[in-house]
Amino acid sequence: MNIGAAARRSGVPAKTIRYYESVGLIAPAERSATGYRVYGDRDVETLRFVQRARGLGFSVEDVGSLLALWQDRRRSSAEVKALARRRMADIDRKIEELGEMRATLGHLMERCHGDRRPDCPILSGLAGNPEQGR
Amino acid sequence: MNIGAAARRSGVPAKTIRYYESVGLIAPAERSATGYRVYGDRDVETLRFVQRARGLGFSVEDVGSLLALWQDRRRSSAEVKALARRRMADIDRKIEELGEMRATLGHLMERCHGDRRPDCPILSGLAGNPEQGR
DNA sequence: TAAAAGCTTCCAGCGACTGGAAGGTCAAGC
DNA sequence: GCTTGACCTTCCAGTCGCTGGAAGCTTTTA
Repeated sequence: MNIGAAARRSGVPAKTIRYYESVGLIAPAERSATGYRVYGDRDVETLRFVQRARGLGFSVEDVGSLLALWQDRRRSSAEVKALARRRMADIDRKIEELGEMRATLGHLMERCHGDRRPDCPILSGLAGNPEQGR
Repeated sequence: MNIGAAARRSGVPAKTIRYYESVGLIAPAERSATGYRVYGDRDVETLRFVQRARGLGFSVEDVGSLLALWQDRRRSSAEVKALARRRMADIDRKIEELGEMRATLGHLMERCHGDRRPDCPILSGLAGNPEQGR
């Protein structure tokens, strides 16, 4: 199958497949006599694996590690779990950051009329006047 | 004051101040006879405003709009609030995405022993075998 | 046979910086 | 007066993960 078919079956765009190959995340595909990349079912599975791992927010580099572990029969699950734990910590940190932004923005928005008047606690707050608009 | 002092007082790195100038977020600073950028207290306030808005996750482009609104006496608070609402929606969407990742990753991790055995539901899950490891 | 679809490589751009090189300027100490 | 070191300047390149587009093959379809 050509790259387009592999893209359709895996959900990874053809451009992205080429990109993954170029950065060494996946092995270079075999080529037809005329230079077209040729893929098999296993390649599609690999691409799906990559897609799911990326969907969980693992970096391309970490997906590389996960792929290597996946293909290694002698791996220990501890290594995989360690990677997952780090990713989980990242997620939690980001959720917390966003939560703080949400809270701050929410406080500012609450006091803003949102009408034609120029008075605006959001801008005052950004300008560093925390009590303005009460 | 030179760029270094402005950076210290505003919390925005000198490199970043130059970058903000280069992309038109802030007005070009005046220059000394020898070409050094010169800043006043008002510039520092502007930089702090930018810093706070960026801290809430507004894009540089949106910070530009907020700055313009801040400096416009005739602005309506409605415009500001609309920008804030969009940002809030972004935040909520991201929190939700991260929450879903968290849940999925959590399910996979729960079943993973994390020891020397190669058996690993995290990898099976990424490979698309949802019931593996139960 | 010709057009359309699909493939190839290569280069550029996104956002928001950040690092580094090469070189000019300024203040302090000797 | 000179040196040293901190500070400033510009410009280019790199980060991350793609994505768009140009120019030019190949394959399929009508």
